[in-house]
Amino acid sequence: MNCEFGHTAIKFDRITPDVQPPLEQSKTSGSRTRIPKSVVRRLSAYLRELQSLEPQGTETVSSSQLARRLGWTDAQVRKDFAFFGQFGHPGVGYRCSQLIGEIRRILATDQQWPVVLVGCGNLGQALVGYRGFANQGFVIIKALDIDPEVVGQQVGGLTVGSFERLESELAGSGIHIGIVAVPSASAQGVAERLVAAGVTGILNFAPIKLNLPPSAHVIDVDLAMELEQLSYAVVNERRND
Amino acid sequence: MNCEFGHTAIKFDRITPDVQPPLEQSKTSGSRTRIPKSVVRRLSAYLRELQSLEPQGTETVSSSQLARRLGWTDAQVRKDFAFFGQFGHPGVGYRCSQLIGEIRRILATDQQWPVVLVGCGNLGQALVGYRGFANQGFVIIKALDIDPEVVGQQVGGLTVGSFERLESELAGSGIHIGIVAVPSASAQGVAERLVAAGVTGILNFAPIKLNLPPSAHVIDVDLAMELEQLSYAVVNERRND
DNA sequence: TCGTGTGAAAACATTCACAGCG
DNA sequence: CGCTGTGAATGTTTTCACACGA
Repeated sequence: MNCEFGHTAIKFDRITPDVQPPLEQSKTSGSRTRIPKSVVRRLSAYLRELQSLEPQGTETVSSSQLARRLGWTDAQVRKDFAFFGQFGHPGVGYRCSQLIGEIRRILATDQQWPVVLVGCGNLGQALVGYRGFANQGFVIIKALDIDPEVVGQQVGGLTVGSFERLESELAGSGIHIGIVAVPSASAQGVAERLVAAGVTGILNFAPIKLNLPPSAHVIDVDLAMELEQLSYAVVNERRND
Repeated sequence: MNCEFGHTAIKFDRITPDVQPPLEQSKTSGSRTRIPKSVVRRLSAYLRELQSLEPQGTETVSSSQLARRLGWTDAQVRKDFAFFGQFGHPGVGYRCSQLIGEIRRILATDQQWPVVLVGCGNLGQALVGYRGFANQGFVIIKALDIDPEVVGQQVGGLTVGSFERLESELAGSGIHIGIVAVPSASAQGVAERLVAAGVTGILNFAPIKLNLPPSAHVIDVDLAMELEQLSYAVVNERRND
């Protein structure tokens, strides 16, 4: 069946010669794979769990072990991985280091991603210093702000640049990911300008819905929304999962 | 067949079949009905959008307007609200202020939530100063840390307390929500102790899976995971939604 | 007319259960 | 054996399409 599986993980690779095109729904341009978003989301969780397992000397892990640790089912774990190929070993399980490699390749974190941060307030400064990013291959190499008071200051080893000079700051940097940590009122404008400057992925901390062309990918982190989910859960004593 | 929903009592005011709806909950207390998690998640987004609409003088909004602004479908918007009752007005739409009130009641943000923050590093300090929390009814009233160097310092108007005295710090505070902003290695222990001290909702910024009794509700904010989702999206030029 | 509320249909996601392999 | 990979079954969420109300 799912004939696109084997090679799909490297679908962005221009070479892939003999992959048979999807049967009925070839859209020619984007969206040739139909990997459920929920699967990709879980992939990150698997990776995190595997990375915490490996230093402990664990060499292989079964779908049921992984499932138990994450609170999911073993079948789910196997199905998730099966979307991308067959990297399990019957009777053994999955080899941690191999699986980590596969997932990182799929998520494209087997490479370094230079990142631009816009907004060096409290949150922005915390993000520059956040170790968790570099561990997964994301390196903030530019920190920008609009406030002349802030521009030029040192933040976590970076000199804050001027957002007004965004285009020249980004020139030749190969930056495609940006973090928006500015007040809501400025977020839409900042995001538009980032996209115009070649950024195609935006991590948005401003609590507004950004309106951008479909070519731009946005992930929102709205902390108040998360707390709302919590207060709902707490009041409606509902099992979480 | 969704005739077991708690609010059905309201809907059946007319043509009640000879079978009594098997119901217990009224709309004013927490509804015991199975509300999909995805619906609750969207509720927060509706609220945010409505709150940005109202100051502009918008009095009513239709499901299709709301849907367009959020990138969803009108049917979805109506279905989502229908889970909780009928607060739309045919031919008119939804009255913003009323809808805001309903959603806040459902999410339980029509009340103030005192919150304890554990971990006053870069991120923790940024969170104390974050205006977005208070706007939605969440007020960090205790900031704790384990580091004696930090305990006693002022952070955003709060004096950092000692995590070691967690229980006495929380005594009588009515705090049921906690934010964990400590290093991964300490997160599990901190979370357990919070739960033991009566916290039932935890916003966890540490990139590990917390293992807690089912009575505890955890929401993870893993920023590296979010960036991974972004790199995946950027590489597999996939429309976001 | 416009716009809600809602069954029914379609799409999507998860779990089951088992063949097959190291 | 133990464990993967995967059709088939089941469960859940979204979309469609239309009756009905203001």
